[in-house]
Amino acid sequence: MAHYTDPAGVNDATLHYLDVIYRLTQQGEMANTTDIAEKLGVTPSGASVMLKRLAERKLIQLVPYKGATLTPQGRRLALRTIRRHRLVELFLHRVMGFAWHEVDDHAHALETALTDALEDRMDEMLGHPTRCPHGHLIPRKDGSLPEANDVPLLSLPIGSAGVIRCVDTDNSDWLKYLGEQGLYPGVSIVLKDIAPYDGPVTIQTPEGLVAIGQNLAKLIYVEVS
Amino acid sequence: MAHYTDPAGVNDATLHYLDVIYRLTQQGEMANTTDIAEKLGVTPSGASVMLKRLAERKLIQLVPYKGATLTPQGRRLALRTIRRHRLVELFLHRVMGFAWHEVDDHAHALETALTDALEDRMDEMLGHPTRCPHGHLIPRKDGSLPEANDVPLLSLPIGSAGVIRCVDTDNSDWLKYLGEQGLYPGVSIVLKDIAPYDGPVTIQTPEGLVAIGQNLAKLIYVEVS
DNA sequence: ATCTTGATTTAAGCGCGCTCAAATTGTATG
DNA sequence: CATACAATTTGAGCGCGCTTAAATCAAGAT
Repeated sequence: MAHYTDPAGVNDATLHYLDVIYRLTQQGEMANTTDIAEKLGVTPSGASVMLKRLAERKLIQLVPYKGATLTPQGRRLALRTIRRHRLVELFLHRVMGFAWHEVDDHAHALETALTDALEDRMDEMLGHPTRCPHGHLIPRKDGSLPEANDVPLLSLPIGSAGVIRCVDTDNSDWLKYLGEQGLYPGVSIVLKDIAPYDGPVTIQTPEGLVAIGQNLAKLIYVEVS
Repeated sequence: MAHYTDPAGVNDATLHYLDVIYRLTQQGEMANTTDIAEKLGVTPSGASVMLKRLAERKLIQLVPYKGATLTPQGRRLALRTIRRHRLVELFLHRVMGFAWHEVDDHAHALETALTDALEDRMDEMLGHPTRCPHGHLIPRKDGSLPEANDVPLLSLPIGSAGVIRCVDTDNSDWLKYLGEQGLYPGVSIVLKDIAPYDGPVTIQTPEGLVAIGQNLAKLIYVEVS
């Protein structure tokens, strides 16, 4: 696509780098070269060169041998890409009937090809949604994020009741499995038990009791009711 | 099988070249370098180099200083791109509410980003359509084209009645204007008059009489009733 | 304070698609 | 037939994003 939608030197590769750096810096730390490279399926040396270019374009702030963070400009582009990705995911799910574990791949292919008008039209059709099918927040056009009171399920005391708001993974298999267990955003649950020594987590859903591993339970975020 | 049709080297640029060459060779002639370059917004020298590469990849047959035609492989890819383009156009029009003169640009941005599953889902949602909003035929998955009895409006004798089947242009302004005059696929019309010396063409539509220039009338294809 | 180790950057090079400028080819014309 | 002209191709070079291999740096262990 590159030179067709590329008036300002902002092409697919650039957007994917910014997207990855945004996600890696969510926890407050800098994104290091190796992690970026791995997420993009590229060698660290390749990523290193690209990062230098992104820094020259003032899209990231790069501290050699330390890591990278986004500049305001870079963050704006990253948020636009993430907004589009999540809007497309929701569109694929609600309008086109794809399962929630299928949408990530297709959305990835489309996110950088969207025009402004397409983004806006999807947003309207979906009623200006705030979350993607997995519950991730959809950034607004101005780059701000909707309010959320999401808490990690495993941080709650046994017996807590709440509603699942987010399942934080892009692993298709895990999503499919959790969906089949009735664990997805919007579902009311009660945390029944967390077995010691990394044992199973037992959850009450409208359809009955479910036990899953802690690695999966860790992905679930709820709003306490 | 998948080995011979390996899409590894098939990127956006390649698909756009094949698409253009397909359209330029519709009239039976070879596509010459300058025309291809112009349609793609590229210099003839750039196109010449690219054509040589396409020939090496066996996607086109190139006769130096003469022109290019598609090989069966190249035609297959071109038809897939065209199918996707037209499916997307119809999807944008029918599902997302875009006007028929708006869809070409957005479809161009999306056509090479579509996944197979997306193509198939759109096809289903639209009921396996045979034409895009402008009336162009949508190639089937196997590369065959639906039947059509389209005849140039201007080839008909005065007084002929028929149904508009295709308006053959991607010029957004012309499409918008013709749409406003009630001239678009599916509309029943009668050819009332063709004034001499390149004069206006008068057409009876369900909404009344319309007179347009021959340059526009030339774009209209009908099925005689 | 040096050494070792792993992360990171540099160096050299490749394929792609493009540019401009120069050389070449095909063809229409006198 | 020679020639002029337009179309086409070639050549040189560029920016991008990538690779592998080699050099360099940071930081903890000794």
